[in-house]
Amino acid sequence: MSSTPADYLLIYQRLLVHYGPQGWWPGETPFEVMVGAILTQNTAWQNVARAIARLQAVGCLDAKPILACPHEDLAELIRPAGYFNVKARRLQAYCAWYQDQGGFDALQVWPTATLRQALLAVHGIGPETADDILLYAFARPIFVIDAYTKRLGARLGLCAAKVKYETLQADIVRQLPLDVALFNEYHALIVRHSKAVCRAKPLCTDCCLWACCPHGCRSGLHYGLY
DNA sequence: ACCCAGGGTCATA
DNA sequence: TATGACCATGGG
Repeated sequence: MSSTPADYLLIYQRLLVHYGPQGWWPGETPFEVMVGAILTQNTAWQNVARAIARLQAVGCLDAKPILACPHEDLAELIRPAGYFNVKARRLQAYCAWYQDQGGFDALQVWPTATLRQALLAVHGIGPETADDILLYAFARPIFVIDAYTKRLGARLGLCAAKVKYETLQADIVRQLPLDVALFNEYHALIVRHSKAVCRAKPLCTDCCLWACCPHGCRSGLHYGLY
């Protein structure tokens, strides 16, 4: 379960060549990115897009109206995103914190480590959601780990299947230049690759990561697993 | 009918 | 520290 110093950079290069730039995050403003990061928790993006459109349609895509909105009404608005009661509460908790701190312009000048700690202290914001916000809304060089990233690393034999979030994050970042644009693209590419390949069950040698697999994909053990 | 989605909280051992 | 229940819609 170890990687040579350039494995994750090589994987990035091959994904980028194969799929091209993904242009993440889908969202017009930093605040919309933050809302999307919360709504997409364990949820398909298409459903999140519906929920965001509904918020937009009633002028509720901002901290103040979200806080002013009764829980029942907010839950109904974001219903397509699933877990609507849970997420309505999380959205309001986030907006309360966001507004208390003075909004984007005030938070923008916080050191990254301080900002991450503060985000994690908000109800409903865990490591992945915090890092989504840091990378895609605040443009900080923070690498986002998700279930796809863990599965990819584990199946390539680069990390343990149950590796801790911060452990894998540190291992990957150590192999990459500290570049916001690269981190942005890499996470999006991993999501794209995982969707494209996982259900298709291609032969291992059809996968664009074949040459990166330290096992060489000879045994069939990794058949269709990328 | 079943599985899974760009997770996190809370209670329990 | 580490499991497990729970949250809920929509697409394949």
